Amino acid sequence: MPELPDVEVFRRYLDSTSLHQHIGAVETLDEDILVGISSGQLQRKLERHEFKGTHRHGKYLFGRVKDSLWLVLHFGMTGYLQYYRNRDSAPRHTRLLIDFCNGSHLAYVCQRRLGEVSVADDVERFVAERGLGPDAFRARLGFDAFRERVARGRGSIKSALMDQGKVAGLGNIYSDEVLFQACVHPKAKANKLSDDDLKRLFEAMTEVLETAIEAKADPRAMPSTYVLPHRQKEGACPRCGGTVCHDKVSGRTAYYCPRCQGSA
DNA sequence: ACATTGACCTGAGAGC
DNA sequence: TGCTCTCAGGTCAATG
Repeated sequence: MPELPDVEVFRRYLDSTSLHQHIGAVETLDEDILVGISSGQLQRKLERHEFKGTHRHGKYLFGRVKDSLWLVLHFGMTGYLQYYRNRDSAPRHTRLLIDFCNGSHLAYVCQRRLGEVSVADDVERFVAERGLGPDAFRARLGFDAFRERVARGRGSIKSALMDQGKVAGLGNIYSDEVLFQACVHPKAKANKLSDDDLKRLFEAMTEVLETAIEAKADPRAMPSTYVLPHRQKEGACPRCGGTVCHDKVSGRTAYYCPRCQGSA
């Protein structure tokens, strides 16, 4: 689930539910989810503090606890946040549980345990250490930088778009949507694309991310012109009515319309 | 140096 | 019903 739009929705959710609430207790229910910190250390760093602000870079969510202390959340393939009142309603697969002094709770849920919880003292440094490229949705990323990063390399454009080191935030689903909106074949070689192709990709990326965030990353709320909701075998292309097909591209299943998106 | 593959997890759904 | 197999919106290490 969690690509950039999903994580942005989580960030806003954290903002609207948990900001400035006194943290009473922190419980790690699965030690394996922690990276570079023990449950005891995490507990000491968070308890008696509060979230003062949030930040997102690519698929990472940051909660600021102090000026030089951030809680870092990554959601893997199945992670999400759940805020609730009744302690008994902790979701299944809750890996980290934060109890606020006002009686409510914030659960970090991650069924497949591919996510990660850690801390960082500086967001910029964390981003650099992880080798993440610029965030795909920040306007700071201009077209020239986008082209410079994405158009080099002999691999497919789809894998370039999903490469977090080039541009951070796109995953399997949204790279497909960007390619569909820009009418570019997922298997097209990144370094063979025309400037025109790249321009359409860049514009589609911004447009798709903005639209997806507005739709709260819910496929049912996305425009009918998107392939995302039609992501099923033999679905109909919302543009030409043809059949949406699927194929493996660098290990992931890509959905695309062969008629609209030409050939590799 | 760079691109692709397999491994890491768990559970849902398909097929038998 | 119950078993097995495949696959899932991510990432890293190992391989080519």
